[in-house]
Amino acid sequence: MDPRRVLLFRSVARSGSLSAAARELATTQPAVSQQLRALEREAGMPLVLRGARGITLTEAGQRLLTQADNIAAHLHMAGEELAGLAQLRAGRVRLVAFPSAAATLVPDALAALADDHPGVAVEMVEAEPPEAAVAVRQGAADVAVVFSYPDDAADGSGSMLAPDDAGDLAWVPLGDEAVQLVVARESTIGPSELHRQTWIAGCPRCRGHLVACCHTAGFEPRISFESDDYVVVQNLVARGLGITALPQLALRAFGHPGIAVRESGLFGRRTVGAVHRAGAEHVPATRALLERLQRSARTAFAR
Amino acid sequence: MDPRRVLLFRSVARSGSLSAAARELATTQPAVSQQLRALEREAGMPLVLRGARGITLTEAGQRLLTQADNIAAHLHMAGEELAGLAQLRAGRVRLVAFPSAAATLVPDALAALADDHPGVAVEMVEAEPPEAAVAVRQGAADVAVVFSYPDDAADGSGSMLAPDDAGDLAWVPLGDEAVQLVVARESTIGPSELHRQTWIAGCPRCRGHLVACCHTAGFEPRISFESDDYVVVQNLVARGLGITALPQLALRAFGHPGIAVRESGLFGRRTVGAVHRAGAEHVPATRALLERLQRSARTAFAR
DNA sequence: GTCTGCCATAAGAAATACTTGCATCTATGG
DNA sequence: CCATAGATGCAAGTATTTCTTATGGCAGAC
Repeated sequence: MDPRRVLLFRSVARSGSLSAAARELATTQPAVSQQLRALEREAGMPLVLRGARGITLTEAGQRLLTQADNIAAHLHMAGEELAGLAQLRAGRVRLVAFPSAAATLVPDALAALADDHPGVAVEMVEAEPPEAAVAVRQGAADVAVVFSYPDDAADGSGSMLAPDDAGDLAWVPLGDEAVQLVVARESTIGPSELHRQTWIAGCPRCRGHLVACCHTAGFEPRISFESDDYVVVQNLVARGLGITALPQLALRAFGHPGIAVRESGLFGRRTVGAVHRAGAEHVPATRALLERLQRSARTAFAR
Repeated sequence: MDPRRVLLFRSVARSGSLSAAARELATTQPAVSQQLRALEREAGMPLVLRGARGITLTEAGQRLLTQADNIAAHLHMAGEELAGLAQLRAGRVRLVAFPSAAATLVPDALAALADDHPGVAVEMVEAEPPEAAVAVRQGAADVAVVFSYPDDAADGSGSMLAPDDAGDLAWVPLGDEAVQLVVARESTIGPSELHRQTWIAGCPRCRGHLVACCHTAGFEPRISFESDDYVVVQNLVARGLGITALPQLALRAFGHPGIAVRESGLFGRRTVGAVHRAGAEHVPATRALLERLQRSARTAFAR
């Protein structure tokens, strides 16, 4: 049974005549006549009795009308819900971000989104990029704010989240930041003495980048501490227990008074971006979040 | 929003991929792809995210799916109800009949209908033809069993319920019956003495027919009693208070032992039929009732 | 009586939907 | 590492459905 014909029948039943329904539907009377007849043929019995002054519903017509009203109501509701989502009067968007982003550019973006669209529910979970990407892939989150070191570019697996090879995920660039050498405030270490230092590593991928850069510089770092919490790391550094490399976002999120940042090209830059499932950029709430993230990133990564 | 596309979307959502939905719907994958895309264009946002191993619903898709399920459920319910009506497992039919028919052929017909189709509710109201026809016209009843005298044929008004001019109502012939002279059992009245008798008239139309027939015979009947109840009339006749003309159905419904029926061509025959609104003969319950009425009439009017 | 409003029918036109064929992409298995 | 299977997208032509136009019949109102 064609639901469009059911709705046409509803117009006929409510308007009281085929002609009136045709006017209501902005079509012609024969069109209504034909479709109604087709519906009656499907039903196997008349739905209306045609009189000279309009129509009367048969019992079948009366019963069909109640269902038709239900269908029309649900269709209308569906339209309203979709319109609400499209206009950002409703909806939900779930974000996963790595800690230092979650502490800096993400709050700005989420606040801006919440201000502009109070009806949209925003959720945020903190996680390191690999888990974050998994969450997005599995549909547990809509957007992940992740970073990528030049090292892990394009290995084909996609799990490393390089901008140009994010697998089935799409990459939205947010900016890039220098990874800088961080030492104790009163330290006098020179560039040539780095290989003799004790190092503090961050998250596994950060540790990998640190080691790779040291290799490039020609030494193997001695890593004695490991924490992905930049506050912990800075406290260790401030107490002279080791040195480390930290990206700018981490330093902007928290700057321990007892540390010093040394300009050093040794650790290069890392790229920060948002990833989402392909196609999700057209979901209004997701798109809105991505835009806010980009906007916040412009100031967060301003040099 | 095209409800057919909503149902197509439902198939996609439930089957998990466009291809699977296409198989389910016995169509091709591009057809599904195109329709889904059109729906998404209308919605203004993606409803599914297309992956290599099938699709995932977006939030919009999830919300639309619940409404689509509702719509499908109501559509299915509508189909079930209509099928029930078509197969006479459900439904209702309302009959109006004049008294002597209501006492003879109608009970047979209603009982047969109830036996064959227990799910169909039958209702019956007794009324004289003019009211009965009004009830059918107004939709208060589906079928009326009425009679028609040759007198009131084709006056164009349609209100007189002649077989060939029932106005907007359709006439189904059930039979015809002689209108016979009824006198007291021991009466010895001869054909030439009729004009000197006291007459008992029935319903208004019957009275009209009686008077017209007497005029044809060349006299004006002296009518002293009037009742549309054939039991009352027969009792009056039996007690010698007057004579009357009664149709066969009335005599078959009740035969007072104190009366005698005289063969007399004076009052001719009257036609009995069922009337219904045009088109209603295709309503299953109505059609079934009409058929049972015709069947019962065949025996009721057998000479 | 004529007029008006309503519905049915038929045939051609228009819009819509579908099919076919090919290209691409991603997991999966050898 | 390559081949395969299964998924989607795209494009063009074909079919089908649907709508429009034109006409006629019928019943009720004036």
